[in-house]
Amino acid sequence: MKIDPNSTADLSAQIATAIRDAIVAGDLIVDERLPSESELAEQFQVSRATVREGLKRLAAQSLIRTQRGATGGAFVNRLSFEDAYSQQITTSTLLLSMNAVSFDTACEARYALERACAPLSASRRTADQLATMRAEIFRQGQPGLTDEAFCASDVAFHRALVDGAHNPVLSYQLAGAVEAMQPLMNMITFTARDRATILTLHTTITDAIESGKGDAAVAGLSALEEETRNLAADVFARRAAKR
Amino acid sequence: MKIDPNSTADLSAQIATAIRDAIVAGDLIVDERLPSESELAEQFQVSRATVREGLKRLAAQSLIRTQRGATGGAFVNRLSFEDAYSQQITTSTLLLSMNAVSFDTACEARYALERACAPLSASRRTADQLATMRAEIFRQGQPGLTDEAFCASDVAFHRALVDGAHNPVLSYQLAGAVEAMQPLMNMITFTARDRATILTLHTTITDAIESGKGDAAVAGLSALEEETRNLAADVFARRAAKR
DNA sequence: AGACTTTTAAATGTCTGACAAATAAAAATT
DNA sequence: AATTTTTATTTGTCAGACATTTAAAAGTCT
Repeated sequence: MKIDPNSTADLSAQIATAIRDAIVAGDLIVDERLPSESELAEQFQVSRATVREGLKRLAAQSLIRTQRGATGGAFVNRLSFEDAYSQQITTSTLLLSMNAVSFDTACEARYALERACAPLSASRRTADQLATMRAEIFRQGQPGLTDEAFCASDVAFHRALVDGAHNPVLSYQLAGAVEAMQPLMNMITFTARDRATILTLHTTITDAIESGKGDAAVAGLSALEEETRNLAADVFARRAAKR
Repeated sequence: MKIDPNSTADLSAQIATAIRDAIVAGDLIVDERLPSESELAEQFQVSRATVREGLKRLAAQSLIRTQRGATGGAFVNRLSFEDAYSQQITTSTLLLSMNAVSFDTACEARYALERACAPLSASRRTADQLATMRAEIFRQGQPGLTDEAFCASDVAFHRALVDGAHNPVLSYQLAGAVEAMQPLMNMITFTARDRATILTLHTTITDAIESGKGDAAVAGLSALEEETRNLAADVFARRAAKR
């Protein structure tokens, strides 16, 4: 592991890259302790402050964790699915909000991904996940529910659907797509009639999942996508007309 | 934006969180300049070194960029799809390698996601993307190709397929899944016969995409998934038998 | 006046040395 | 033997300094 003092890049960035590469290459294994900051400083021939900045970069990506005290130090972190989820959600959320991704594009991606899960969910979902879906449908039917709460319940419903596939990689990939859409969804106001339509479709989908009919679930999701896009188009058209 | 000096969390982590929240909430917009490090140090009542550690955390996530000089400083970065791609790829790669995700699980996720793209690709792919797919198929048929090169070409083929959907959000989500599988794929040795089978399926899929038949492309992908899983099962079984 | 050069000021990048706080092991005490 | 105290190690934080980069301001020459 070496760095180039004449490079244009910051020393702290180079240190972070060097250590990250070592982790990715498997030269540093999970729970292995890195040399102490002072030792690293000597190895890289930089000050401790610079080493620390490099280590903080890695900590931000959950690649290492640090512990104080006599036997403390920086340890290679086992990247958990939870850590990866939350990182993906912030990234996806910012990506959508900063790059003016259209509602249609995001919506299309989300439902395409969900359709990918549906057949797996239909054959593997547990009773628990099914119960969650039914519970969220019930909640969505409650009068007086705010639009935010309705959206949150919608996310929970879809999350259960996705988790039903019992494939952690799929769940992880989809968490970003579904959650990142929430800010966009929150821009929509749902009339009682809209909600009723969505509820019917949610029920159709859940019934399909329950009876193991993947195709029907896919069809239900397609119908829901069309409904959602029409709804959004209406909202945006009305908003544009107001100006 | 405030921090709690009595919290258990590091001050630098709190500062990073506070600024990140401000960005996500839209209080800080793209290309806006943050206060200088000295000013932030005064605002948060911490030393400049601590502020810097916090800023490096954000830089590691491409949320800010820094510039030296008179008009320099830290600026809110527009998170590009490229940045998001590469972050997702490292995260996904580490997630798979560190959590002993089985080949089957990763494979299932990958093909489920690709099938989600296929119908969109069939209706939207450009001539260019189709040409890339054909070119990669041709390369895969060349004799003397190493297994690594074969896998790399396979990734390029699937990448073109995914990009054909012309949905940047989908491409972004899938980049991680497909690329993260490469190390796993590289463990497999392909016989000439295996390659021929894969080539045939790639051709079937490409033909389907070219003629706009999404269903056929999906079927081809399913067949390819089965083939890949059988192949991997063989390899792993043989390896286990050797011991 | 305009083009060029020099100076200056502001900002990040890096270094040094110090102290605080946490933590586990070693030493001392009961 | 159990408990308490000390000690050593390591990260977290701070303060101040200097180096480097950069753009704007000031100065100089034609």
